[in-house]
Amino acid sequence: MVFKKRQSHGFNNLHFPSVPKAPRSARRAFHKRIVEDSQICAFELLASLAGKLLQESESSSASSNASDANDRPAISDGVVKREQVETKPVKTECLDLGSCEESIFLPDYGSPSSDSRGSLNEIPLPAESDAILERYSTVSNSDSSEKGNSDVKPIQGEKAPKLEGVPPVTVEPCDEKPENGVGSQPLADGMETQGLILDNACSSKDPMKSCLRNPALINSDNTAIHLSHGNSLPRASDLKHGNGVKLGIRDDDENIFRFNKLSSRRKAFRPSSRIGDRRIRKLLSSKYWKAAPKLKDYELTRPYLGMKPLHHKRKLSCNPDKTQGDILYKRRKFSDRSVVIASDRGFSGESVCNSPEKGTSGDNGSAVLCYGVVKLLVSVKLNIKSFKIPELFIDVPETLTVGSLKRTVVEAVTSLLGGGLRVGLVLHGKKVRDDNRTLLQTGITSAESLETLGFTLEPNSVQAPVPLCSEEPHAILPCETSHLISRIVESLKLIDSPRLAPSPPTNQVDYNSETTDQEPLSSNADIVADNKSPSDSKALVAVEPASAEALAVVPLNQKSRRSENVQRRTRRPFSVSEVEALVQAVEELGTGRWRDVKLRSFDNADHRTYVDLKDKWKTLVHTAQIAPQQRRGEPVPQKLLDRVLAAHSYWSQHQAKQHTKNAAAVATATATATPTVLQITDGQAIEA
DNA sequence: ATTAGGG
DNA sequence: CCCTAAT
Repeated sequence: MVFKKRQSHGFNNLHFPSVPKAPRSARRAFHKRIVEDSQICAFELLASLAGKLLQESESSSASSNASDANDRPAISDGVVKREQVETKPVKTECLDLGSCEESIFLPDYGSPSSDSRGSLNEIPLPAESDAILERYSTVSNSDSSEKGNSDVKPIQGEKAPKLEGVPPVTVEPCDEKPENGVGSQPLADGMETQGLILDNACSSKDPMKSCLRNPALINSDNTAIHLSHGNSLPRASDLKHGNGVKLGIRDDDENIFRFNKLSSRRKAFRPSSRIGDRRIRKLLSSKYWKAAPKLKDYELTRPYLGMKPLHHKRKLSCNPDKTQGDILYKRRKFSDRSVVIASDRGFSGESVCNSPEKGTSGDNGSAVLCYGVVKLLVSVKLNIKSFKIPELFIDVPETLTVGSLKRTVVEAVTSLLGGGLRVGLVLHGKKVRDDNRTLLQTGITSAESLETLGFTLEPNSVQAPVPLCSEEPHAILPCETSHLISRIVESLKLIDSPRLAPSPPTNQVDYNSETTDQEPLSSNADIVADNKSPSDSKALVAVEPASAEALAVVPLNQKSRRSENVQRRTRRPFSVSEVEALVQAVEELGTGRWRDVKLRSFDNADHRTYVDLKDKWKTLVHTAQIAPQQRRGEPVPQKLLDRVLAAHSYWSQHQAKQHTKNAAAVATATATATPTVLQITDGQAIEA
C-alpha cells in the first residue's frame, strides 16, 4: 500500500506495480521510524555539520582517498572522467560500519527495494519540510569521524539505525530554518568534489576495471542499457534496450520483452539454460553470479571491505565469500547514486559490522565516517502531470480484446519498469543529465521554468527485476544495477534481517487502473513532498539499530527469509495463441513431456518454463471442465478447450505409448481419440 | 534437470 | 505461480 501510494504520486499516470511481497510490516515499521527520526530535527546541527563538511571536504576527500589509496591506486582523472560526468558522483560513502552505525540516520529516502528485486522504489527526493535534503557522506579521518559521530548521534535522539551504505542523511527538520541556497550551494560544491574523488577512488582502483566500467557509462545517454560489460555477459550486447528499443509484442505473447533477456544467444546454444532464468531471477543462481563476477569492477569491492584485493586468480571467479564484498561494493555504489538500498542494514551487520575490522576502517587506523549533510533549498513545487514513457511498440492481433490489449500494454510497461526505472528530466526540451546539480543550479526554480520541465520514464536496466526509482538513475550502470540488486537481494536473503525485508518489486499491475483513477495530481505536492509523505517516503531500510542480538539472530531465519525476499514472478497470463501452441504441442507430445513441449513450442518464450506449461495445461484442463461462467481471465476459445479435453483424455489413456509416436502419428491418434472421448463442454458436444 | 502434484 | 518430492 505504501508503495502504491507513493507510486501513484510519482507516476500518477502509470500504475506501477507495487506491493512488495516482502514483509510490509517491517517496512512499515521502518517508515515510521524514519519519519520519527527525520522529524527530530536539528537543522542547526546539520548546518554546522555541513559547514564542517565543507571545510573538511577537501581534506576529507584527500584523506579518504589516501586511506583508500592503499587498495585503490588512483587513476588518472581522464579515465574516469566520463563516469564522473555522466554518472553521478558518489555521494555517499559508508565504508565503515562501525562509524556508520553511529552516525546514521535516516533518510527519508526510500530505499529501493529491492524490491528488488525489490524495488528501489523510493524516489530519492529527500525532503522533509519542503527542504531538499541532499545526502552526502564523506570519508574522513578517525578524528573527524569521531567528531562527526558525536555530533550526529545526539541528533538522533535514539539509536541511529545503522544503514551502512545508505546515504546517510541527517535529517532533522525541526525548526525548519531554511538555510537556503547560501549554505547549501557551497556545500554542494564541496561535496561534489568529494564525491568525485570518492568515485574515482572507487572506480579507479584498477585502471582496467575502470575501463571496463566505462561502457556502462553510455547509459547516461539514457538510452541503452548495456549489459555487456567486458566479457561478463557477452551476448547481452546484442540486446537492445532503452528508448530506442522496440518492444515487439507478439500476439502469441511470447517474449514480449526481449530486452529482458540477458542471454538469449546463450540460450540458443543451451536451450535448457533458458529455463534457468527463473532460478536466476529467483535465487540469483550461481550461473548468473558467475557471469557477473567477470565484471572486473566488482573487484573494487575489496577496498571497501577493508580487505585486500583478491588474488588475480580469484578475480573472475565468483566465490561466495567474495560475493559479499561485491555486494557491499555494489550496494555502496548504488547508494552513491542516491538509491537507498533496503538491505543496508543487513549488509552492515553481516558484511561490515561483524567483520573483524569493525569499528575501524582499516589498518591505518583511520575510521571512516559516514554522515550526511542536509542541503536546504527553497522548495520547488512540482506538479508532474505525466511522464513520457519510452516508445513502445506493440503488435497484437486484431482479434485481441481491448482488455487484452490493455493488459499487454501494462505488461510492457511493467516489464520496462521491472527492469529498472529511470526518470529523466527535461528542461526546456533539453535533457538535464547532470544529476549533481541542484535544482537551483539547473534553473528549476521559477514557475516558468517548471512549465518547461518534464519528466520521462526510461528503462534503466535490463533484467533487474527491481523497479528502481532513483533520483539519479543515470548514474546507475545498468548492468551493475541489476547485478547489484541481485546481490543485494541475495545478501538480504543471507542476512535475513526482518527489518530489511527487501520489498520485491511487485509486478502486479493494476489492470483496473482505468476504473480506479488515481486522484489526479491536483495538489501541488511537489515531488519532494510526495516522497516524503510520512508513511511512504521511508524506504525499506530497516531500522532499528542493529544490535548484536539482532545480528546474531539474522542467520536464523535465513532460509525462510530467503524465500520471502524472492520476488514472485510477474504474472503473465497465457494468450490465446500461447494456449493454442500449448494445446498443439500437448496433442502431439502428450502430457508428460513438458520439457519437449517447451522446446517445441515455447523455446523462445523465456518466461515460460516447462513447469509453467505444465501448470497451464493443468489449469486449462480444469477450465475446460468448468462452466464458462466460472472461467476467468481472457476467455479461451471453446474450440481450444475442447481440444484440451480431448488431448487430456487421450493422453490419460495412452501414457505408456506416448514416446513411440511421432508427431504426425500422435496428432492423428489424438484426432481419432477425440471423437471417442466425446466431451461435452459448455453445451457443445464434440461429435463422436 | 525434469516430472508430478499439492498449495 | 510457487514449492517439493521424487526421479
